[in-house]
Amino acid sequence: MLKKEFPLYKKVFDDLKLLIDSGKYQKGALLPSENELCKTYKTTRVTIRQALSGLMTIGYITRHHGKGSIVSEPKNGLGILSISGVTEGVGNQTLTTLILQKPVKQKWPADFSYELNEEELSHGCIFFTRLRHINDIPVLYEETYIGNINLPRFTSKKLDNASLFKVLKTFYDIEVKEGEQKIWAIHGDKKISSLLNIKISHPIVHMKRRLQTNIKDVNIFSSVYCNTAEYFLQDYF
Amino acid sequence: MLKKEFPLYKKVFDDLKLLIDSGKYQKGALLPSENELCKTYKTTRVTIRQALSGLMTIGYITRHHGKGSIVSEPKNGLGILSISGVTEGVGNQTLTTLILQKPVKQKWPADFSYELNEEELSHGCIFFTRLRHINDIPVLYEETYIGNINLPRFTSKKLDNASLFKVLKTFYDIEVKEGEQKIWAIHGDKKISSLLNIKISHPIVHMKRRLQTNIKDVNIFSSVYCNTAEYFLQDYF
DNA sequence: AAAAACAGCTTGTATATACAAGATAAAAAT
DNA sequence: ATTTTTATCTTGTATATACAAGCTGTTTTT
Repeated sequence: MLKKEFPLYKKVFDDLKLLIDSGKYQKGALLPSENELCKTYKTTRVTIRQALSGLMTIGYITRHHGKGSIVSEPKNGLGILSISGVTEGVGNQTLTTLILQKPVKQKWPADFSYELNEEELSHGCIFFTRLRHINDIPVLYEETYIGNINLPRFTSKKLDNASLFKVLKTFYDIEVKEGEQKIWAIHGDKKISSLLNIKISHPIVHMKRRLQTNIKDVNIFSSVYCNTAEYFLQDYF
Repeated sequence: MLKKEFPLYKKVFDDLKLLIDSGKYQKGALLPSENELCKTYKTTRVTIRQALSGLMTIGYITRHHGKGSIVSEPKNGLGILSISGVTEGVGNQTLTTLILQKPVKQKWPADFSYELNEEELSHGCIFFTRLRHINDIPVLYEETYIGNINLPRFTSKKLDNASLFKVLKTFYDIEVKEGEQKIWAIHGDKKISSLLNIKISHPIVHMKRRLQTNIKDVNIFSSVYCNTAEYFLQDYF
């Protein structure tokens, strides 16, 4: 069995996820049983179950003792509360991204919300802001800070239509492993309200997120402002 | 090995969770290694890892290849976005609950947000509302609907200071297995603003949640309004 | 003294196997 | 015809084992 290449359970996970995303398995459908999947992938139930657990965690399936794994209904809100990132979370909607502030190297803000370790502090950060539209309506304004560690030439990467997560995975083999977010309802200030094209009295969701990656000391911090008038945020657990 | 009584991996999970909750293992501490836990519980790594996975999912620990499991920092926000319920999520804060509408049997609202199956529709629902205070500040107003299936005498149960989840577990052996929530920022209406003791222009977080349980056809639906001026919502994934 | 190799810990992935227990439909008993 | 039993699917829990691979400190080499 190949180990270093790619874990088998991740392949099973990816395969099944694709089959669900593509509509091959639709809402309510029963996935092949664990034993069938074992045969297909020439592996054992422990490995298959590891894949199915993952699908359950991201809300793609539910599992029923004695019955099987059933495909959940597809998401229709913005799944940005989960780990997968906005690009994954919007589903069938059209997501366009406008870079307002191109990635620049700079010092961390003096009043930064999160505690930073020495490694992060000494290397400074990469900062950029993006305005994301769903079906041409500005919905999300995002300020992102990443510790400038092991990210050569990041400032020259294009972020407009690719997900940040995809860029990190493709060029640096960095994957988000876990995260934390805080949520408030606020009134946008002048700047944010104008970006999101709403009145200043309009309530918006403000989120601060810290995402940890598989690389030591590489964290992604973002401050997100979301207009929930047209689209709501959605979360599965 | 006892099977029906209580799964061993759950016991390990509960034990470790308690040790972390009680402060025996503090933030940054290294849990015993998988092999040490194997010896302690006279079991194998698969079982131990199942427990540790659970702790990771609820944000209690992080795991590091080659190093071990490290206790995460304790939550200080309101962990109500997670599956643990408000009573579990508030941590060291003082949570008090005021029942505004005692549980009553009634028909489902005509304009109910979620689709109901025939079983749910035919049995009607149990409805109640609660106002939850943290350190004596009203923070959460909650309207809850539960399908009136397999819940004898529920309307006579006291919900004021026990978590709804605890009542369901204790008296009916019902456990929440998964859920979905939608989030908006809104302005409270007259009623909600006055309940939360805020101005009507004050932005609040509105959440609609559907929680599925281990019992077929028993779902919990709730609409939650949260004043995030003093306390924010928090989520780990 | 600095660098490289090693040993011994850790978690990650995987195989093989077993029995418990829920779901379901066919077969047998009433 | 209805109920009960049984067989056979399914997932849930668990044991035992193995090697890969990350981390850390010690030993050896340079």
